[in-house]
Amino acid sequence: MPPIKKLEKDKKKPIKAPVVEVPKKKVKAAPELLRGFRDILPEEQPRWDLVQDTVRQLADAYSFGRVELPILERTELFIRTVGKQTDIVEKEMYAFEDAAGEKVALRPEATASIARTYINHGMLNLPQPVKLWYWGPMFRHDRPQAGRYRQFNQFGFEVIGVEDPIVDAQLIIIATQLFRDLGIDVTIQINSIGTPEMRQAYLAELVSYFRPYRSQLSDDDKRRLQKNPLRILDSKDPAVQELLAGAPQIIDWLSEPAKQHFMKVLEFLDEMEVPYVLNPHLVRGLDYYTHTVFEIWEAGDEGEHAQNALGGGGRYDQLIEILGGRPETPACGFAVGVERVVKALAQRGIANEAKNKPKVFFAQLGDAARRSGLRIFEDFRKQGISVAEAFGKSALKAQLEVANKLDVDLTLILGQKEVLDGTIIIRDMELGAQEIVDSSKIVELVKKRLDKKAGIVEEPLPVIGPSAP
RNA sequence: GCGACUAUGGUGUAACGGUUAGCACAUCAGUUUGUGGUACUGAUAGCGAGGGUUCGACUCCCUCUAGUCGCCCCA
Repeated sequence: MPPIKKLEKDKKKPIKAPVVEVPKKKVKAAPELLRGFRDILPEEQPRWDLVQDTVRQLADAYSFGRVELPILERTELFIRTVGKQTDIVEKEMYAFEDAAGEKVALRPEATASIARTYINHGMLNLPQPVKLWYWGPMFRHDRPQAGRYRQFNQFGFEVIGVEDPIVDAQLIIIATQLFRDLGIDVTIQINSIGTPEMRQAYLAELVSYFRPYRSQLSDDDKRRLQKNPLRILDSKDPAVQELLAGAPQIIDWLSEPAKQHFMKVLEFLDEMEVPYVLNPHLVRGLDYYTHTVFEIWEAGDEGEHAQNALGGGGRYDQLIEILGGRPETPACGFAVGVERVVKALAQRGIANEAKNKPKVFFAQLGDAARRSGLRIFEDFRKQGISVAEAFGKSALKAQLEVANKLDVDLTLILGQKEVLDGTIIIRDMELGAQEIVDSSKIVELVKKRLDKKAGIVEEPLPVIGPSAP
C-alpha cells in the first residue's frame, strides 16, 4: 500500500521545512460572493419549493409543456428581440466572446429563447397554440437592490400561435390564480400599447405635447423623450405626473381592431372577476411587446413601488417574425421574478418550515450500534420516513440534545446491550417515556406511533398560546 | 451608471483617540463515565480592505469593497 508510505514521508517534512510563514499572517481572505449574486440557503428552500410546486401544478392543469432552455445564447438573439436600444442589451447584459470567438451572452430573459425554440423545432407544425413554460436563472448586470439581483430566477408561461384575446385573458387568469394559491394578494395593472405602427403616430403626438414644457423636465425625462418617449409615461417626477393627466392617451390611437382586442380581454377578466386596474401609463421596457401589456403588483403596493412588480408580460405578435419565423405568428406570455415572490412569502410568514422535517432521531452507542444504524436507515428510507442522526457524536446526552433541537417526536436508542439482545429503545420525546421493542419490527412500530401521534395532535390543538409550564 | 446612508466574532449588539474590544444567542467540550428540553464551567471565533492624521486609532479623514434605500431600468 504505497499511500501509507507516502503519508509517513510527508510526516517528516514539517519538521525540517520552515512552514512558520503561513500562520504569521492570515493571508486567506474568505472568497467573497460576486456582487448581486447570492446563495439560497436551506432555510429559504421551503418557500422556493412552494413556488415551484404551485407553478408546476398550474402548468399541468392548463397543459403547458416545460422547456429547459440554455442559459447561454448568441448575443445576437437578444439584440434582435429585446431591442438594441434597451438598457438590458445596451449595458446590463453579460456578453462576451467564448474561446472560439463566438459572441455569446448569459440570457437576460427567456422569451427570446422561447421564440427561438418555437422556430428551431418547427413548432408551427404542431396544433396551435403551443403552450410552454420555463423556470431558471437570468442574468442582468444591474445595480443590486432589494428584490433585484444580477442572477435571478424567473418562470414564465408563453402561448404561441393564437391571436384571440382569450389567450391574453387566460394568461392573466393563470397569473392571478397562481398568486391566489400562494396566498399573495395581487392586482393586475393592464394597458394596451398597440403595434409599432400605431405607436409611431402616438409617440409623435406625445413628444409634441411635451415640447412646450421641455424646460421643466428633468434630464432623465428629456432623455426619455428623445430615446424612448413611451417611458415618460411612468416617470416618477410629480410635475410630469401632472402634465400626463392632460397628455394624449395611447388608447385613443389604437386601431379599431386593436381596441376591440383590448376590450375583449377586459371583458374576459370581468367575467372571471380578476382584479385589474386600467393603467394608461403602463408601458414595457422591451421592444417586442404589442397590444396587451400587464404587470402583477402586490395588492396595496399601488403607486410607489411600481418597480417592484412581481411579474409582467403581454402580447408579442411580431417577435417570431423578427427572429425569422413565419410572419404574423401571434404570441403572448408573462414572466415572474421568483426572488420577489419568495420575498413576499417571507413577509407574510408563509412556508417558514420544511414539510419533510424528520420526526425520528436515531441515537447510537458504540460501533456495533452504528453499523446496524446504517442498516436501519435503509429500512426507514424505503418506508419514506426521514430519520435524523448524529453519528459524529458518541455521548448519548449530546445526541439527545441534537434530537431535542430538531424537535423530533421519537428518538430510537441503540446501545451495546440492545444490539446483543436484538432490541431497540423507542423514546417519546414529548412524554419522556421509553419502551424496549424488538428491533426487527422497529420500522413498523415507529410508523404506527407516528400515525398515532399525528392523530392525537389534531385533537387538543385548538388550545393556542404559550403553555404555562 | 448617479445619489444618500451603513459596515464590530456565525447571528444580534456594547464601548472607547491609549491597558487582555464587553454582552447575548449559536457552535464545540465538560459538570464522574447509557438519556434531551431548564442550570453551571470552559473553549472557539470579531473591529470589511487599503492608505493617511496622530506619540498612539476599532474610534478622526480619504479611497476601495459590500449591503440597504432612492433614481435609472427591470422580474
